[in-house]
Amino acid sequence: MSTDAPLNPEDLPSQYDHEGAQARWYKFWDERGYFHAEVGATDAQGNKKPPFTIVIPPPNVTGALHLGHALNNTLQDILCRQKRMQGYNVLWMPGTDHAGIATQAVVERRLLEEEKKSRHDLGREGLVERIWEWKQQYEKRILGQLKQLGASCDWQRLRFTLDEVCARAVRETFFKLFSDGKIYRGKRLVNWDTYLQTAVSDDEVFHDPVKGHFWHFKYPFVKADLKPGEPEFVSIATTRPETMLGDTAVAVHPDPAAALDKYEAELKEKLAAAPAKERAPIEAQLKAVGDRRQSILPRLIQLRDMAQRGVRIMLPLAEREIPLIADEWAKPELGSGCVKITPAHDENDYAVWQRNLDIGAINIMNADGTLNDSVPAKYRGLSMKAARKEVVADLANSGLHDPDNDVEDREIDLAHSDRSKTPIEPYLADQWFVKMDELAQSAMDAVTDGRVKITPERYGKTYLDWLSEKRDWPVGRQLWWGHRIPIWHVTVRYSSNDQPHGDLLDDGEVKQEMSDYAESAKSNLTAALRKLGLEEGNDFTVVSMPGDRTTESTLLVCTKSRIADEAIEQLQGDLAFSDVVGKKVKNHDSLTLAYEISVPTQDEEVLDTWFSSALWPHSTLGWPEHTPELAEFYPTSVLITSRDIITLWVARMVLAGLYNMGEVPFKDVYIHPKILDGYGETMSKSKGNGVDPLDVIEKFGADALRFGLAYLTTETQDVRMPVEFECPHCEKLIEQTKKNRTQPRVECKHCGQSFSTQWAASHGTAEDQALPRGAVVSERFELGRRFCNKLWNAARFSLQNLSDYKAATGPDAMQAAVAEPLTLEDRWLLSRLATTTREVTAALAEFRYADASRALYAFAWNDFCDYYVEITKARFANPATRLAAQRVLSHVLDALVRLLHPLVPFLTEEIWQLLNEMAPLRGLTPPGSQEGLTPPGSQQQASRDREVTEAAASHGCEAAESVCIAPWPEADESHIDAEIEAQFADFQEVLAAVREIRMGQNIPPREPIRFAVRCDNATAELLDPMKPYFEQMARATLTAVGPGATAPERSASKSLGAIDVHVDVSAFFDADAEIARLEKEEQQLAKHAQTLTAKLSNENFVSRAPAEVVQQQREKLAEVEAQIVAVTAALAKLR
RNA sequence: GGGCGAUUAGCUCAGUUGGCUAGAGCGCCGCCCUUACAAGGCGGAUGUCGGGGGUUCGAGUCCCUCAUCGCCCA
Repeated sequence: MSTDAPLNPEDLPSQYDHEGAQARWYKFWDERGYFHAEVGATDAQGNKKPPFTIVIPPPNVTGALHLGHALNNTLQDILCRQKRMQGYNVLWMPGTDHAGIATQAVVERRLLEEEKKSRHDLGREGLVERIWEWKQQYEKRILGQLKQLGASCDWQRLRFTLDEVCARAVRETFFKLFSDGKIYRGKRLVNWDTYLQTAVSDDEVFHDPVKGHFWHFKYPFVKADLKPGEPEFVSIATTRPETMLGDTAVAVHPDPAAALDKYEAELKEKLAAAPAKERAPIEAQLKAVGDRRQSILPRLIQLRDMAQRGVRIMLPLAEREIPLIADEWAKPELGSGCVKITPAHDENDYAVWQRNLDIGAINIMNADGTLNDSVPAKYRGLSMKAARKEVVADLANSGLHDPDNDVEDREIDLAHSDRSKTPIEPYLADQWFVKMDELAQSAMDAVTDGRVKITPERYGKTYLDWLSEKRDWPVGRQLWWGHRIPIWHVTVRYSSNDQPHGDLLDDGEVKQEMSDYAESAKSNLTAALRKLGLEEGNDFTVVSMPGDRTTESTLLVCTKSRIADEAIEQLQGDLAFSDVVGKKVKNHDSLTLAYEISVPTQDEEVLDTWFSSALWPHSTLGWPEHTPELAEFYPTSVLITSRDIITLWVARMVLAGLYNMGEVPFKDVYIHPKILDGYGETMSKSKGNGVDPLDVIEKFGADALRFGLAYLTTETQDVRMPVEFECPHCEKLIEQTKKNRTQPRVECKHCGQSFSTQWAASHGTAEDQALPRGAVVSERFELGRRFCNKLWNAARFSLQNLSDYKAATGPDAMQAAVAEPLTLEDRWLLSRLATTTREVTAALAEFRYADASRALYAFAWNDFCDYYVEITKARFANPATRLAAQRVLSHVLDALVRLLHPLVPFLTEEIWQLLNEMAPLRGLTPPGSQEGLTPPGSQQQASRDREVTEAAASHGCEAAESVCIAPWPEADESHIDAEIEAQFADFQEVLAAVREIRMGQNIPPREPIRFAVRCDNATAELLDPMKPYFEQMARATLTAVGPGATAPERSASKSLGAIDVHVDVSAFFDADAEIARLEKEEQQLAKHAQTLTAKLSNENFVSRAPAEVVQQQREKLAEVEAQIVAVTAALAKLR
């Protein structure tokens, strides 16, 4: 920190000021350019840094970031910051996603609400302009949120999926796919949103049960097709009567008897397995099947035979002939056993059509949800709903439906659009598809052979299962916001001079003639484009395909650039192919075909958002240009995302990367958990349980948010986070319930005052709206806040004791180091630090964020604060022990701060800067000194030189100007010492025993006490130097230690097996309390001894378990028995 | 219907290859404003590891099965 006045650590506040730190340090980092990745960056020695790249999953510009984003970006930032410290050239590529339908829908909704306008009022350009405005506003907000979170993105490289760079990649890819024949146009059933007039994908659909009816109708057979004795009608049932106008068949099962047998067998199996109380309904079903054999089966068999004979049905109202077909979709166990088939408006019927292509499909709906010209005139223009009434009434009038008996009430699971909340109509529409066969296979191979590794592993299955279906990818969206499909349509229409087309079309010669014409139209078009300077295969590609009608062909021109688009536009008025118009057909003397060519029109649709997202890892780096960035940073290192888009996004990035780059887009994919509320429900604004990361940051701080998030990132697929309101008056938390989370105002149960919620604006009274807002937060971030504060205070304590600190450099330090060998606690702490460093480094390398956080939490709090800092209080009081303690303290704090930096960047930078003022030079060991930390006589002598040098290089000298760029700590293996840790554990146990007795005897904390420890000589040697710490930490004087130490007259004791602790309690002796304590302990020990004895007396255990384990148990038993002896003796003395 | 996951203290969660008197944080009960931190310290109570079966000397951990909840896909 660059303050003018010298730092006085006594002036530092006792609570960590997260707001101040956030404001200070983000700006500092940004200005210094730490987050910017230059191609070819080198380290201090001039060596090229290895690249490490992450592309951000671009947040939608639809709205602000939520807690899931906070988690996602925190995890990315942790890796980026760590890798940066590890010396990588880190590029974290930021950006946002245009999110086609979601963003357009939001803007359209607002347009309607605020200005009562539809998109058609604005027109395409006008609307798109509005959405850009929205985008600017939200992008700014999102980027601000990311910065508040501390995200270390390379902001100079910010991209947007709809910007020019991405657009270029999109066009290049589309063109490549089109030229490769991987893009085609076909008819498919889509989820049609009649309100927004666009197809929506399956994941934009939700299902809601609604009350509906089940209508039964009779369809008459064509009389001429019937044989005597055959039924005149077939019965069908439907929940959507209006669709009957689009029926193209009625189906009966091809083998109804077998189908019934199978059904019956399944029921019997179910019955056999069912518990008694569930048997009745199954038995009833079984009986019904039996009845059906009598009542319906013969009729179904008869119908099946009729179907095979080709008997036709006269579809009522439409008066069309449709076939009766045999197909397994008809279920003999349900209804009449026959089912109407409407391929253009029902998923299952569509599948039937695919198996029986002859029946055809008739689309009866316009894009706006009204009926089209394919239905009789009287129904045209009606909404589906209005048509339903008419159809039912008309069928009743025709005697084909009995309104009194042929209707059942039924609950229907109806699909709704997530965007408009209106019911979805299944709708047959032309769609652009990407062929997935080879692409999907390539993406599967990349994961199967390990080029892409997915963590946790189980998600690999999700990925492979989905890709293995190889379903073609519908990429067109009927929207205005997005990358427009770069296709121009030219329609060639044929008409004859006098004959109806139908008669002509079967004629081979006419067909040939038309196809020849399409070909010549294609070559003429190509020639015209060439004349304009465009190169076929490079600027454009043309293919011809059958048109929507049999009297049409379509030429599709795919363009690669805007220049090509402009050229085609020029062509508009210039498509004169008069030489072929009005051509005579040879064998039809009286016949002339006329041709008409439309002007090129650009395809109205835009591409699915995921099309541009799929390119993100290479498009953001400048592809298709061969940029230096692409060479340096592709393939990226890791992708971090949530599991709901493994298929939508991850899989598509892999296949697009392989297709365009020939290389996978990333080597690792880490899938993080999903955050749910306390009830296990997804958080969302519409439920009122959504937590805004900014509220958390404001209340707890960005560091606390980050630490809390990392702490809960385990391998599980979701984590629960109970949610509370924070009362704006008293700042206390009020549990959020399913009830109060939907209310506009909530009363605080602590202070009795009311506050408003997110609903006040839309559902509240003016009074509600005037109330201050209660933020939605979660108590789970307390953990992080407390931890940060703890660390802050540990740092404050250290700083307050470092004023006369001298780093271990130069001759004085050398002397001091020699004169002052490191103590037990020093070596213990260094051992723990090395272990923790190793654990944290390994954990982060494997995306075990929770493990890394927990290891650091435990080390910082339990080891560093609870023991080492407490111990140093006593050492600082003694000038002889002060310097070494300062060195170890500053060294460990320095390392700890660096280890924690990726998790809590603001706090650690704050501490780092302060530490730099107090102790700009850090290090335990003078550079080049041989007097290191390795215990004398260690076999690691040989490697010591190297370690010392390394230590000096990494932290034995001047500290980095920012912790951001300080080197990541290396675990010093020579410090790891199990012996030391065990010895220190003895000290901890003795201390705990003293404290326990003190509490058990109700001795006031300030009252000094005396105690003796009976133990072997080796332990005594260790414990003796710890005397000042017993004084400091338990206000207890160690009066005697060793094999001869005896219990004072009136003492309370605790046995630790090989060590007995006797506290002199003469002044406060409470015999009853002591007896109670000992009795309880005796019980516990007895229980423990019992389990151990049982184990050891089991011969199988002794003979079969590993010797090591048996030995371990024996030792334990010996220890427990020694404790029992001691406790029994102590009790005997008291009684 | 298929797949994946969860079920451990009142709450939220850890628990590597089976070796555990089953841990942490919060909450709870005591005592303490011991000058780094009351957002703290010290001590304490709390569990048929969802149920049942199996493998094993030994199961929270592996296998089977049932139950409940959640997510994804159809």
